[in-house]
Amino acid sequence: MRHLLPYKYVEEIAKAGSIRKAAETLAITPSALNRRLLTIEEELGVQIFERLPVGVRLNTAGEILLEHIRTQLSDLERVRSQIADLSGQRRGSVSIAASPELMGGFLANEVRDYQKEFPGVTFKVQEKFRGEIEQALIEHEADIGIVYEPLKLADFQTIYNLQQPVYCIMDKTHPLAGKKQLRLYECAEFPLILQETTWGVRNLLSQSAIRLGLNLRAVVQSDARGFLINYGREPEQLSFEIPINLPVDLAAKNMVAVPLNPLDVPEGFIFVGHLKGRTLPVAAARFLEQVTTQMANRFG
Amino acid sequence: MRHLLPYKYVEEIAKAGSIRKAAETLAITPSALNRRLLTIEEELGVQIFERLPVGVRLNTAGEILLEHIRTQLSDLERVRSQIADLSGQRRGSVSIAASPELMGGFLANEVRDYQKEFPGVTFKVQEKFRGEIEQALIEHEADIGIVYEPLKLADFQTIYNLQQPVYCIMDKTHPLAGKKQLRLYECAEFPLILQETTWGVRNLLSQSAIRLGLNLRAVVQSDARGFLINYGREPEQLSFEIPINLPVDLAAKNMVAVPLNPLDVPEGFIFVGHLKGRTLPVAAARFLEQVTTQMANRFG
DNA sequence: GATAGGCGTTGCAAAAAACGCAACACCTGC
DNA sequence: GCAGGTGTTGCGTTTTTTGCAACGCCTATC
Repeated sequence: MRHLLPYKYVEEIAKAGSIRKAAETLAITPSALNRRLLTIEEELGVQIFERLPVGVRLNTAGEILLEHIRTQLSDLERVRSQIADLSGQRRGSVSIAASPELMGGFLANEVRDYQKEFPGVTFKVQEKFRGEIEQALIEHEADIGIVYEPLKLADFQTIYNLQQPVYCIMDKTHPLAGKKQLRLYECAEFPLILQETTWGVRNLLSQSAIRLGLNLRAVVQSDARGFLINYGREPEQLSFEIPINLPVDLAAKNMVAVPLNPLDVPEGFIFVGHLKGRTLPVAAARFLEQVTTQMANRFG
Repeated sequence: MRHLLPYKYVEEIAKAGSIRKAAETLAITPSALNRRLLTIEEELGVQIFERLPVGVRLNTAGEILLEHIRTQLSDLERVRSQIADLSGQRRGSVSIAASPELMGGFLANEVRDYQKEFPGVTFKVQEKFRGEIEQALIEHEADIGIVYEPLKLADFQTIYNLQQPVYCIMDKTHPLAGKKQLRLYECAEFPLILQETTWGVRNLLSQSAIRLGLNLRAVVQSDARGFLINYGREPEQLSFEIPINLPVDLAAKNMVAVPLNPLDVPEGFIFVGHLKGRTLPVAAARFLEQVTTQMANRFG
């Protein structure tokens, strides 16, 4: 929509922190961009950016306006989506920010299933950590957020939540493999493969270890999913995951998953939702429905 | 804001039902207006108006867009209001749609008090009947709605409600003037001054009369407040009002107000609120606060 | 302490967009 | 059938926006 190009300009200037840099990415002259900004400020009667020697920075008034701009831009997307849905053709783009725990196949599966039915819908999946997901929603960078063990949910509208206990993954020849449930101290005696503390699972484990006075020996610590998957692990090593992130071919790899005793490690929650106060575009809303029903059917 | 002039154009075309008529009120040529409309439809990829031989009419897509447009326009007003409030100067315009029962001085009083403190705020007060008020909110014609005995409240966000029994107004020499409470059949024996049935009070009275098998004799029936006030009534005649609409100088006019028995005529409710899902501009929100606290203090 | 390089801003001419005018094709009601 | 209403389009003109260049200001660096 051409007529709210000024809004995109403001957004870009705010992001770039400089009119000249923003002008470059917007492919127009700094002078033209500057004049548009001056026009907006004049129409508004207030300065939106404070001018610094090294660039510009958003004002308090500017921050209010920017929030308005972001909601307006994504609200227009919602309208376009609703209108497109009238003629039976579902179009649009669904942007998702999700914890790494969701990337183990579950989310990819859902996206594939959805696109099979509605090829006109494009997806953007961003892997973010617990603290960053809500921020992505606030900045309208993402429509849908899926968080395992969120830090806070002030601006988060929860649509569905799912309890996900921590499982211990091991070779099926492992001495602990026969148990129905594991205590954390049993695991602590073996070499462990752990994620960084930014992960929800690792966070739960660390907190429990501190509480129980245990020392977890990490022989490998990494965030890289590919690395952890392809790392040819020794048979005595243990790793930890939540059910939704378990590979489907666990048994084929001669591995087993044993739940940890919830008294040792509390069961974490996955929260699914969007920014409070938003009405999602049709495509995003329908995808959200699909995800929650799938979660309920498979884990609920 | 110049950049969302196209929105105002669409709104006006929808209201006028014709491009040429809209062009006239917008003070531009029909050709220019038509081209802007065509541009919007092209950018949207869908027709917004269906073309009729006698003009244009909103499409389903157009109705979705129009709702979006109205929200955007008033949301921008909210932003401007918030920004203005940053610098301590409260500006803006508060638009109120209220039942006639509120026009007896209460609302005027509140507006006057508010404007004494914030002269920069302008007011627009529309007298509307019960069924029309919610519609005015939906069309963003009004920010605040105050209804006595509403018909429905589907899109209405109630902020405060106030119970208001029906009082019978009479000369202090009237035979009923000494009573503490009146039955409806007592009143029915005298000539009555009644409002039209569009009024909440009249509606309550009529329903009760039907239920009780009474016949209310209206010697004067009118909506015009001025007429009812200035009508030199005969001493035996009765009229009906709710407390908030009683003149302050009732006693000076040698009149008294006696409540009706709530078993005969149920106590009506005044609902104060705004459109569901809206965030009001600062000026409107503060005025709403003032009104509700005043109601609570004086009648609560 | 001069100087190079970044920044926002402005004057001016060129390019682009919007506009008004007139005319066209279409339909309704008299 | 014809007058009066509608939306639409071609074209010349007007208004707006843009790009280019230059200016004044500040910071960082040598």
